[in-house]
Amino acid sequence: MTSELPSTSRSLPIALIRAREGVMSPIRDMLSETGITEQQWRVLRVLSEYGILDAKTLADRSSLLFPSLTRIAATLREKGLVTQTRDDQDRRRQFIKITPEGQKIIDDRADQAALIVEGFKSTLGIENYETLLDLLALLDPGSRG
Amino acid sequence: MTSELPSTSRSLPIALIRAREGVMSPIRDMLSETGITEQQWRVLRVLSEYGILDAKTLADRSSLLFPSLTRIAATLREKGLVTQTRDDQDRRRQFIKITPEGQKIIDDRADQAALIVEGFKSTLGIENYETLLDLLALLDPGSRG
DNA sequence: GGCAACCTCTTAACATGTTAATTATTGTTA
DNA sequence: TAACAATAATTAACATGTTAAGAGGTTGCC
Repeated sequence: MTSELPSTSRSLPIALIRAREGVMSPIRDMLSETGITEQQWRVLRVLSEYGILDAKTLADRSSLLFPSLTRIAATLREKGLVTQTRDDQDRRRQFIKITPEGQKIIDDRADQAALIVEGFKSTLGIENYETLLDLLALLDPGSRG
Repeated sequence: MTSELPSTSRSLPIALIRAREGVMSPIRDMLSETGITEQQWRVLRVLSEYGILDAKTLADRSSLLFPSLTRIAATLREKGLVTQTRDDQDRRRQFIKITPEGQKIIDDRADQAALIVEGFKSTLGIENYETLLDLLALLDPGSRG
């Protein structure tokens, strides 16, 4: 028996890529003037929410691989948006903390970012929006069982 | 009025990234032995479905930006998996076609790839699966309006 | 104490994502 | 037809994704 692959127009990976592109496009537009990338924005968002975090937890909550976080943290530190400190109890580990300058980048755009989110909620309808988040969570191995 | 950003745990962009990671992980595992990447696989999938395509249409249907497609097409050509020919009517344009070797890579793994897809369908339930594809399409500017 | 196993983080190497500039070709129009 | 705009594709430059290897630091166990 030979299985048929689904048409690429109904391919889940491609649908996820296109949806992500649709969602990120206005966010990238918003960030273009700041000189920070969407990944850097994500790291700042997470730090803004949790305060100080160790690198491992930060990578996990930002959905970034460790090598990416290493580079991004270095970039953000050079821009003065985060600080990095060693853990004295376990000198392998590192803590990363957002600076007031970093927090300001988030605060200055919170309204605008919230508007973008509202736009997608109204595009889908609030009920569909929540359904979508629930279904996406089912595909995430980190939150599935 | 200061708007609150949603918790990153209910952030649509992050949810899309994590879902994509969950979906692509088994596909990447499948491809690891072939030496081709998931993007190269995607290009071959599209070519396998549509036959020969001009580069612009191929980029669009593969959800790749043109610079990425340029590099990927060169890689696939060097591997003997596609051929590239100029359009004689409009010498700016280019056609890209899958070779028998490229088609074989798709054919040899169609069953396995279909199994992976079935796995996600059963994880979500067939109804949820279709709902998810519909909702994702709503976020895609290319298929919206 | 010392060594093996493990953990955290960095670095390396290559592929892709993203934006902007550039080249080659075609279309338009004065 | 010369000048200019538009299009297709490439190239450049930088950031991230991904996998593997490497450099410190820690733990456990003999």
